[in-house]
Amino acid sequence: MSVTIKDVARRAGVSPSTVSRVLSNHPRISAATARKVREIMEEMGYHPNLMAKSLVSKTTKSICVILPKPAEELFLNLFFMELIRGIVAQAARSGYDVLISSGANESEEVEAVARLVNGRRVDGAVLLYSRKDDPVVEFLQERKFPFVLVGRSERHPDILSVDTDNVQAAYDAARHLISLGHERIGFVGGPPNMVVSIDRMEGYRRALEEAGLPFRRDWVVEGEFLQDSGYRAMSLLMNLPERPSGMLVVDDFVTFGVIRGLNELGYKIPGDLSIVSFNNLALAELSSPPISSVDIGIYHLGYTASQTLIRWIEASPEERTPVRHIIPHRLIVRESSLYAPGGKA
Amino acid sequence: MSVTIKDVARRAGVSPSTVSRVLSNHPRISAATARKVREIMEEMGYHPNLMAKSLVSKTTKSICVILPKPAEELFLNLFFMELIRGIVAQAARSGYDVLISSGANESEEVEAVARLVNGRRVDGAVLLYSRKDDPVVEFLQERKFPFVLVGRSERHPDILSVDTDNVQAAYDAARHLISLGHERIGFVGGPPNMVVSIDRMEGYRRALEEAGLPFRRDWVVEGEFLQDSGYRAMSLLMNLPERPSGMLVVDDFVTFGVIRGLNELGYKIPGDLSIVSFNNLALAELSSPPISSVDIGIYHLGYTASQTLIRWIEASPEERTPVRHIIPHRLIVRESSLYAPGGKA
DNA sequence: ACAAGTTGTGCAAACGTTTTAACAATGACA
DNA sequence: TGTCATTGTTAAAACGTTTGCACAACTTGT
Repeated sequence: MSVTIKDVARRAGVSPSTVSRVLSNHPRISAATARKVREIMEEMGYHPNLMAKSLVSKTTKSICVILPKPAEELFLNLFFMELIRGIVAQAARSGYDVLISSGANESEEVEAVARLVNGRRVDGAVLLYSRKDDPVVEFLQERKFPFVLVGRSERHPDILSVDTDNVQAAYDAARHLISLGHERIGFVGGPPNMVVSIDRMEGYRRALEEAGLPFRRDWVVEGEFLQDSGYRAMSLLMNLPERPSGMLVVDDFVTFGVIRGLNELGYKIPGDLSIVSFNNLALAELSSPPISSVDIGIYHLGYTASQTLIRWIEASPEERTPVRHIIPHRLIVRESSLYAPGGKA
Repeated sequence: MSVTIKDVARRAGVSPSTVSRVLSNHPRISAATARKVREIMEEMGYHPNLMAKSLVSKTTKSICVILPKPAEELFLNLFFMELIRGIVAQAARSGYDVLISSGANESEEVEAVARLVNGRRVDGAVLLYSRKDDPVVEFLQERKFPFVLVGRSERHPDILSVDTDNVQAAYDAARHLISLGHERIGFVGGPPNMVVSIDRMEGYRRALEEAGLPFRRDWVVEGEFLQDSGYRAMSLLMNLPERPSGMLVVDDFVTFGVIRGLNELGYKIPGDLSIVSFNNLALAELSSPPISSVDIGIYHLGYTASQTLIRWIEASPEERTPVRHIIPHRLIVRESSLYAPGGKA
């Protein structure tokens, strides 16, 4: 049907091998032949069949990204999309295509990635935010299949990964509240099986400890990455006899819930409660009041993940050495944490 | 390296063709052979090489989705992600993989899709929200390459597409405001070269006309899909000598800007101004006040797009008939449009 | 017991590339 | 003038499948 390398060869009066060599800029092709062949390719509208190429080269020039289960946690969409954009942009620069895969649950996720890996359809995989023991990680690890983790694996520290220093990020955020004069600081976390939740909680703890402030279990609420989580957390916290004056909240979406809860209860932000959040999604800026949030460079995270993975894929086995990239974060201070406790400026 | 159909054949004492037939459930394979071959496949960990398969079948079992230029319009991320989820979910059900592609600008977009199409790397494409003349549409149309448009093409009405009836949606939204008693209704639109903007404006116009209300050019502001757009629109509108009491806003993100603007100017919603928005992104619910918004079933849109495309791909040429699917929309009324003009309940 | 179908399997070509090894032609060197 | 290296090209095998055709071995029906 469509024009192949043989057609071009015939028309140019050379062998298919020669055409192939022209395509790959082989050094031992005469300038004259090269020019002629290229002309004919143009004229005939030739485009190499990537499948055939893949078959012989055993390489697909594509990577996949595994989307964690969607379901309720729609909120992460903003995060993922930004990440994917980074990944796609970098991959395109390196001449790679990106496949998106997902599953309705963990075992479907493994199935989906297994299909791609076993079918040799991709050369590598990007895994997004992993839980503590991720079956996909296990699977790929065992197969020795190239992959990079956006996030961190507790169990496998010696893995290709790109991450935020969440401990430090939370530490910085807490320090910010402390430096404003807050002494009663609470924390609204995410799912306790996610590394990101654990790390942010740890940074929070350290900052308190270092400042000699109390780490109170009743000021720490774990939940999900949902706004409802934030809402419920507030109902709980604000009913305590002794309440925090500052809060760290694990994600901007959750913060939305927190703010809604506080509004309903009649509290003012930042007057009655100062809030610092994480991720700096578009929402943080849009909120009223705008939310102080730690920007973790999501696009950059994706971009670097893709780059790291592709470098690994293209490196010879002996050059391959597991590396962990930390993408710098930056606290963006907005209205939600402008005042000292009690509403003083 | 990895185990092929030949290895399995040898071990099972049959020919490769037989193994291949077992794989495809050919009717003329004896139950005994089939069982045996399957056993061996399992035992040896055989998985078919999809590239080789593609090469001979001239089919890749994958589709691509073309992401419009990213840049500033990050806000659309929520929209796209939801759409992609729908597409990926359906594609997976049909055994298809999904490639994401994008370009920094229009010509790069064409290049990106050309690479995939020319390289026979995908069997079809999903195009997201198109401008009035989309070069990618032209390209695919000319190549007779299967694709489905999420949205509508003015120039090519006879195209496979999945869409919202945006005229009707805007009409419904306007009717809602009218039924609340509003007689001065304004409109904040999107980029004037996007079909969606045009259609929503048209629905707005029709509802006004039908109700005998004035369509005033100075109450219509066109802009971009950015919150700043909404913010600026408000500065303009609220400085007019005669101001609208109700607004239709083309997207929830823009509405965020509108609300921020109104807040700063000291207006109350819905007391001073009632607002109805479109798309019902997660934000609409999170906003304070929560925004009335027309839910257009984005996931469903993606799901149907994928389904439509794949059906087309798998149909024989004579069965192929361009179809235009309209996904139903639904106005979700929230606080932002609870009152009649002047704040009466 | 024979023709005609049916059932199960194998051979070999095809899909569109890349790549190794071989070879012819040319030029350089002594 | 013969050897040797260099340069440009090709033939053919390989990558891992699918599939049309042929064929043998059974079933049927008569």
